[in-house]
Amino acid sequence: MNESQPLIDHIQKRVILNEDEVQAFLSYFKYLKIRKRQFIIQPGFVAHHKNYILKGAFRAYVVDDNGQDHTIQVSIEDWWISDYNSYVYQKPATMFVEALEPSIILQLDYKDEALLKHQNHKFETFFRIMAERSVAHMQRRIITNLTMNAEDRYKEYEALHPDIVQRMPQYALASYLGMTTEYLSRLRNKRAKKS
Amino acid sequence: MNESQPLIDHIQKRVILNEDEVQAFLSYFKYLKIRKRQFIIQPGFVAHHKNYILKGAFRAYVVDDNGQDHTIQVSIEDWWISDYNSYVYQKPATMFVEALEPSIILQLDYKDEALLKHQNHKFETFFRIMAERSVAHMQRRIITNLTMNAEDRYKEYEALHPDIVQRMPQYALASYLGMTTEYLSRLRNKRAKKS
DNA sequence: CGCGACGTTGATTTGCCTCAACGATTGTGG
DNA sequence: CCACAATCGTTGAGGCAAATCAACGTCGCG
Repeated sequence: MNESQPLIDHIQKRVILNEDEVQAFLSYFKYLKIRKRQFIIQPGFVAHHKNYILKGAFRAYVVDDNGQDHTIQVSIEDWWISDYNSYVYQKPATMFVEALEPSIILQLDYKDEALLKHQNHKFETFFRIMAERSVAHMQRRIITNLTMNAEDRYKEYEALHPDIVQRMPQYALASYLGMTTEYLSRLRNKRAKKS
Repeated sequence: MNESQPLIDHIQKRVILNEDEVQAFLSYFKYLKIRKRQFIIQPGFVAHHKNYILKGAFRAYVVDDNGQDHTIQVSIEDWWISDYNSYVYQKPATMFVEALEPSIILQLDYKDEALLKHQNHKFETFFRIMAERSVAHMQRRIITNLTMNAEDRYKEYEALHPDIVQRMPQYALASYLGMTTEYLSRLRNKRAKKS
């Protein structure tokens, strides 16, 4: 039993690999422990890696001209995180990616990912599937942001990701949902009174 | 010279194909004329196709519970359009995709796309690249929506896509940018006075 | 020409933000 | 292991960006 088993399962759910292929795939990943509050990506530096989370939680956020945070992505175990604009085009990042908890990641370098994709059609397929699903997911988020008010966005997120809500600090959730911490606090409190 | 030449160029910019491969790829596309205001995707029906626009313009939008439109995507020549949540998972669409002008599209069926991807590593690569770039693009849009006010979103869009702004009806642009037509009208007018 | 779709303008309202002050909880060094 | 600071969340008062509602101008098209 390998410590990277969750990643193996993750891949096997999407493409079928034999033992050699699994080993070839894994051989490119770097096992890393990350402390709470540590950054794995920072603005100005190119995001050289795609990060699979074995344990812990991360958030990706930008800081606007007024110094306000805006959380773009939150990820926990069995998800990936990076600044995809930086990663895909290999240009400087605009985002911070920071550990919300002590975490363990498996890191894949951009060049190694390119090698993997080129080396084996199945690996290419795997990354294609990942990207397609990300597109679908982001489209849903855009729809949510355009169509719902603050309260409904909160309710929806809570219904979809109750596990993540509990582990995420409130300021991160608020800025992910596009509202202030004060306003989210009011929403929560308003509901508490009803029951 | 083929009427599908723009699609050939589009592909060759991303992967290098020989003549046979180009023909194999094209053989799956259906050439279609679409009238202005015609729908190519409607809520409740599965989006069976990915659509490459040879000529014309489309917008994809959802209608919320209050009957309001929200434009999710606008595309012109040399772009693709679909309801990706519906297409990727082959489940019923939530969006309308409607021609803004008389248009000509090249339509690829979901199953045929799957065949193409399986048949040739390069085709798989092509679709992977498309999806990756969509992810990056959508991430930028999410950031814009979270960090900018209405006026700045309008300015940014106009700077990035001056050609599209001119061809798009105002209500479509407003709902794409997440504001009302009235407010967009005011923004434009405000600026007109300055000069 | 006349109708329907689109855009404009004004008056009013509101959802959410800002600012400020204050509790609660977490983390840390002595 | 406690004390104190820093971080995080709560609550209230007031303000503003953008929405809503309504009425009217305009353009394209059957």
